[in-house]
Amino acid sequence: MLGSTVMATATVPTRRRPSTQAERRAVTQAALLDATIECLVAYGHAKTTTGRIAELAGVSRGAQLPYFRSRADIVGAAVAHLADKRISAVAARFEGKQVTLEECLDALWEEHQGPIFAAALELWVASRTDPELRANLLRIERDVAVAVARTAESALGPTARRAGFPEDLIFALATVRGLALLQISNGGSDRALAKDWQQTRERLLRLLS
Amino acid sequence: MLGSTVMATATVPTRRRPSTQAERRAVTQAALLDATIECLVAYGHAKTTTGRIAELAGVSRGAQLPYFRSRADIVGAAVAHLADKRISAVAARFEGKQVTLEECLDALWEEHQGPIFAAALELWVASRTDPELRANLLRIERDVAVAVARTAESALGPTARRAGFPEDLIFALATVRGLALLQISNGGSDRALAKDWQQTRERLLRLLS
DNA sequence: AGGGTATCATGCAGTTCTGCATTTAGATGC
DNA sequence: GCATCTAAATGCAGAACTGCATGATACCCT
Repeated sequence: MLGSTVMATATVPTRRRPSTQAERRAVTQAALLDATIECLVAYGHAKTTTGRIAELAGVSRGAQLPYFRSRADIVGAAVAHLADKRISAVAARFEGKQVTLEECLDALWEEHQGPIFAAALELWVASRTDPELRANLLRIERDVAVAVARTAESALGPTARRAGFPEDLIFALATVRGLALLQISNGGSDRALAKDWQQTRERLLRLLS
Repeated sequence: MLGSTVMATATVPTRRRPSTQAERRAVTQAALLDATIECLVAYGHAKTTTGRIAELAGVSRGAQLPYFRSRADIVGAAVAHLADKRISAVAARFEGKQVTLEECLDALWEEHQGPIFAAALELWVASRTDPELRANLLRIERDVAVAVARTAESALGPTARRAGFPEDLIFALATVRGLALLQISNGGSDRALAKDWQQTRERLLRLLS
């Protein structure tokens, strides 16, 4: 995903200073991708327009042309960018350390409260009626699923090696996402939502442990 | 719910003459609302445009003006129309009869496989970034939730009177919706999906009974 | 330092959608 | 049967988005 060196020939890249042209590229590109995700969260996929992305990224409309030649292009790149964020977010939570099942569930829930889930939800739903986006997504979701499973396994240790754990993970993931979705459709106060999660977590624990 | 008496015959010009003017109104209006939901399912909320709705309904662009003066108007009306469909679909499944918990879960799952869930999902996600639609939805989702709870209570009988059943219902609903969402984001074959549901149902039964 | 090139900014057709005004067809009541 | 009102179809201006052309600026290499 890093900018491939677009230099004319295979000259040895004599890295002189870190603030080079390549870095300019990387900064602009990253700003555009971040702005795309921000836009998905704030306005939804439908109103994630190229102009709005450029505005949020702080660059001009035409600056994205060299990087992404169409709207589908930048959204497609944002899918991968978001997947990176999701995997990193999960990995950063339990960095090599062992956690209890309870902590793991709470972490899963918290991850589904923030903007990352909102952006992913926008992409999932949009992909339902957008074959090109859907093909992109399916490939990347698989990677995310693998990374999540691997992280859970490493964080939970022996608990994750129990028979039927992969299916339990799918189950818990579905429940958490469904509850996050219910939160959107049913609204409700933060207090009511916390209570819902409290009781859902209790049931998940009862089932999984 | 008297819709779909005379479906749009856009290709064949042998349109039956409705006898009275009131019937003309009702037919046109119902066709527009059904077309809106159809459009949500087929193209998504973003591409649910007034022109496409009219085309699917088999009426002209200007015909919807007397009924719905804006796009937000017709989508808002479709929210209520869809809620009617959802409540009717649930009620029609167990019409006064008693069912087992297993049958109830299967019915819940099947309801989340069809177009009604897809349309509702489009509206939920769109409402996340559309305050006006959101206000509409929150009011109506409450009615749907009440109707679903009431139907479950009447169909399950004493099982539904157990302490903690309302929370269990929320839990099961969240899991089913989450799995339906996973189906969209993860793709997968019908066989894999059926297996996922098989195992999810097993866990839900273990928990709820 | 200077030519050459990559990066960025501005502006312009083409398309689509929306909302409405205007015109045509159909139904109601005498 | 005919005038009158309602419903439906057509056409039009405004706005927004997309993709790209062209011009300006910053950077790299010799």
